[in-house]
Amino acid sequence: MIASSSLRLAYPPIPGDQPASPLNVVPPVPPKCSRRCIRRGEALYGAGEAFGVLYVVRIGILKSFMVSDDGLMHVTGFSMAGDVIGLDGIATGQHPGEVVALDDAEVFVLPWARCEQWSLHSEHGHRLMMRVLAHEIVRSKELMIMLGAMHADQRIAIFLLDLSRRYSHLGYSPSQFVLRMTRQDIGSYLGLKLETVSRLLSRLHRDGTIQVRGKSIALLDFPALWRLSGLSSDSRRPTVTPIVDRDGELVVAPEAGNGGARR
Amino acid sequence: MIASSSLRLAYPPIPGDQPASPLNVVPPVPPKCSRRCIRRGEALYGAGEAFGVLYVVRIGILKSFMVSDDGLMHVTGFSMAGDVIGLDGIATGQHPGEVVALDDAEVFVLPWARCEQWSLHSEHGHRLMMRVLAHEIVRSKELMIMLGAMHADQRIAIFLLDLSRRYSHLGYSPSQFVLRMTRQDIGSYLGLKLETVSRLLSRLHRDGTIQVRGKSIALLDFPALWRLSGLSSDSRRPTVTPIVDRDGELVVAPEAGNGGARR
DNA sequence: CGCTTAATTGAGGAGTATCAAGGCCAGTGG
DNA sequence: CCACTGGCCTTGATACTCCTCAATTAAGCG
Repeated sequence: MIASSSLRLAYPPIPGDQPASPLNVVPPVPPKCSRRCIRRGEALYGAGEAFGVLYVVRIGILKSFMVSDDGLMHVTGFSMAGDVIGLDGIATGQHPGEVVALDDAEVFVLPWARCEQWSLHSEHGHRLMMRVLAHEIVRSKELMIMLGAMHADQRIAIFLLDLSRRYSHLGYSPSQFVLRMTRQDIGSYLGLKLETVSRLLSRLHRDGTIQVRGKSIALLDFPALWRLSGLSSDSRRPTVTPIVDRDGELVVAPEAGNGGARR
Repeated sequence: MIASSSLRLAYPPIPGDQPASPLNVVPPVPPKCSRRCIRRGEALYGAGEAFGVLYVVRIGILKSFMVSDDGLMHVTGFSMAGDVIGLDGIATGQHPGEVVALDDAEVFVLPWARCEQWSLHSEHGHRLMMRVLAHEIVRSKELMIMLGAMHADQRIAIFLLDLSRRYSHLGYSPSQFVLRMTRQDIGSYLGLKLETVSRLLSRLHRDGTIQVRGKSIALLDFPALWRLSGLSSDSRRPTVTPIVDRDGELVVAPEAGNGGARR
C-alpha cells in the first residue's frame, strides 16, 4: 500500500496552478529554480548550518525539528508540496533547526539573495514573500494555542483534519492517506508521548471515527472529528499562495494592476 | 548598546531611496512616527480588525492574545518597549488576535504602506523588516517547544528569566521587577492554570530561589533558575535590532554582522 | 528470514487540573 | 478616613489526564 501511494506522489498536483499563461509568468533571472533530491532519512539541512537558500517542497514530506539543550528532538512541522522550508534561518543567518525527509523528496532551491532581489524590485514579489513569513507567524500562534490549551484528543483530531485538508488541497483523498511520520514524530509535534498518540488513535478506531492500521489512516466520521477538535468548521486556515509554480518558476503577479516584476 | 551601534536616519527612507549609502541622510518628510496612547485595560486593536499599521511599543506593557472558538482567551505574548506588535495581521489583512495594554502605554504607529515602501526601496529597510518577521517565527518555535515539551516549573523559570533579560535590556533591574500581568495571564501564556502558576511561584519562594509578594518579584538565585529552566546559559535568545529608536524614528543603519549578538 | 525499529497495550504513578474556601489588596464611595 | 467591594492571589483536597515503565506484537529492511 505504501508502494501504491508512492506512485501517486509521482506527480504532485499543485493547488491553484494555472496553465502558465505568458501573461502571468515573466521568466525570472534563471528560468527555473534548481532542484535538490533528498532521500528518505537524509537531512535537507542541519542545525547551525548557514542560511543561504529557501526551499519549496515539490515532492515528498519532510519534518522540521529543533533539538533542545537537553538533546531532545522537537518536531515543529511537517512540510508537503508547496510548503516553504528554511524560514527559520532568516533571522540570524543560521538555521536553528533541522529538516529531514520522511520520504524520498525533491525540493526547489531558492537562493535567498534572489528572493531578496525579487522582493526588493517587484511589488508582487515583496508582498508574496511577506505573506509567506506572515503566514508562518499566524500558523505558529495557532499551534501555540493547540499546545498550550488543548487536550490530547483535540490535538489528534486537529492534526488529522489538518493533514486531511492539506492532502485534499494537493488533490489526494481527504479521507484516506498514509502517515509518513512515526507516532513519536506526531507526539513530538503535538506535545504528547508516542504511547498517547497510539492509544488515542486506537480509541478513535474503536469508536468508528477513523480507521487505523499502522500508518494507513482513513477518516470515517468527519463531524465527530470536528466536534472533537473543538474548532468551528469555518476556522479553516487560509491558504497561502504558492511561491513557485509546478516548474519551479517564481510566481509572478497574477493580479491585474501593476504587480509586474522587473528584474 | 544596540541603539548606539546603529546610525539612524530621520524618517522614512523614501521611494526612490537607493540602497542607502548609510551615511547620506535625507530627512524627507515629517521627522517622527505618530504615536498613540492606550490606557490600561484598553485595546490597541481587537480581533477581526482590519490590518493597516504596525506598532512599536514605546512605553508600557501589552498582552497579545487570541480568542479560540470556544471563547477562551489564550495569551500569545507580552510586549515591552521596542517590541513590534501587529504582525499577525499581515498574512490576511485582518488581525486574528487582540492586544490590550496591561499598563498605561504608548506606541509608535507605523503605517504598513510606509513599511512596505521602505522595504521595497531600501535594502536595509527590507532586511530589517524581514528580520523582524523572521525573528517572530523563531520566537514562536521556541515557544512551541516550551509549551509542548516542558514541565510547569521549567516554563515558569524560563518565563522569569526571559522577563529578567528583557527588563535588563531596557535598563531596568534584571533581578527585581513587578509583574504587570495577572497569574491567569501568565498561566494562559505558559499553558498552565493560574493556580499552578501561583503554587509554583510559592514553591520557588519557599526554596529561596525567588521572592514573591503579589506582583513584586525578586530573582535571588539565577543559577537555580537556569538549572530549572533546563536551558544552557548560552541559549539566550538573540536580540532583535529595534525597528525604531527611542524617538520613533525608523532605524536606518548598517549592521555589523547579524542581529543576534549572543553572549 | 532473522534483525531492528515501530506500534500496541497494560498497570501504576507523577504532574496538573479542578473545585472550593479564605485572604490580600486596590479602588470606591460613604 | 474607613468600611466596602470585587478582583486577584494563595492554599488545600481531590480527580483525572497523560506520562513512565514494561512486555508483547507487528512491521520494515538487509
